[in-house]
Amino acid sequence: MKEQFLKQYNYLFEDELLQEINKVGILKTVSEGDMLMDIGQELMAMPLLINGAIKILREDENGNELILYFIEQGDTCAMTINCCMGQVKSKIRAVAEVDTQLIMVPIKKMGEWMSKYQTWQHFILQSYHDRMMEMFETIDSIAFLKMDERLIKFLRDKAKVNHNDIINTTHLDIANDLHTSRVVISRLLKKLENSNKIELQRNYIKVLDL
DNA sequence: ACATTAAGTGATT
DNA sequence: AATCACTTAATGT
Repeated sequence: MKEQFLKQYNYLFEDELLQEINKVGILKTVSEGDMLMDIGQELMAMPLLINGAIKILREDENGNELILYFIEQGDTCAMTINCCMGQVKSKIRAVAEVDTQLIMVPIKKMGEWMSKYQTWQHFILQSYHDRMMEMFETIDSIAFLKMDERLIKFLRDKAKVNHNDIINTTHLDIANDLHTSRVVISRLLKKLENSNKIELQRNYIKVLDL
């Protein structure tokens, strides 16, 4: 059941570490739309993605969401890395973007492995760095208030994590993810359609050229 | 046929 | 870019 995992992380970790993960890790399968982690919830384990994709969101006081980034196979959540340095409660919400398989590793192993395996340490630092870079990207796009560019980036990312140029979603859903209104999204999408970048139908967006 | 939900549009701030 | 008000179109019962 964990063959896929072993195959995928084979080149990243040494055998000894792989075996430890295999021993303490729990295989978890989630389906599209499932919430893996909510804001304020305590982090008990750290996820290692085998396949699929997870959407990482932030929420404001009114319950409006804002997407931070997606994580894919080979990625892990930066939030869990934080928690080992004191923070215990999650500041983010994680929702499965597609059906996803992951390995849950108890967080207490984190620190132990950090000093024991240099491949692990490298992996953690690398992921932390990657996630931070992605956050900078989204911060940039928000700060400079270019909704059209944010939307394009969102569609690109979404098509990528779904491994499909056809995105089945509504304008309203997108608006919620990007923390804006549906009307704005509809208009921008219309513009993109007119310049032949996408194709629009009900509950359907086909990415042609982004 | 009717109700519901998704999407398009003009006008205003 | 956000909001309102309204229309049109697609879909479910």
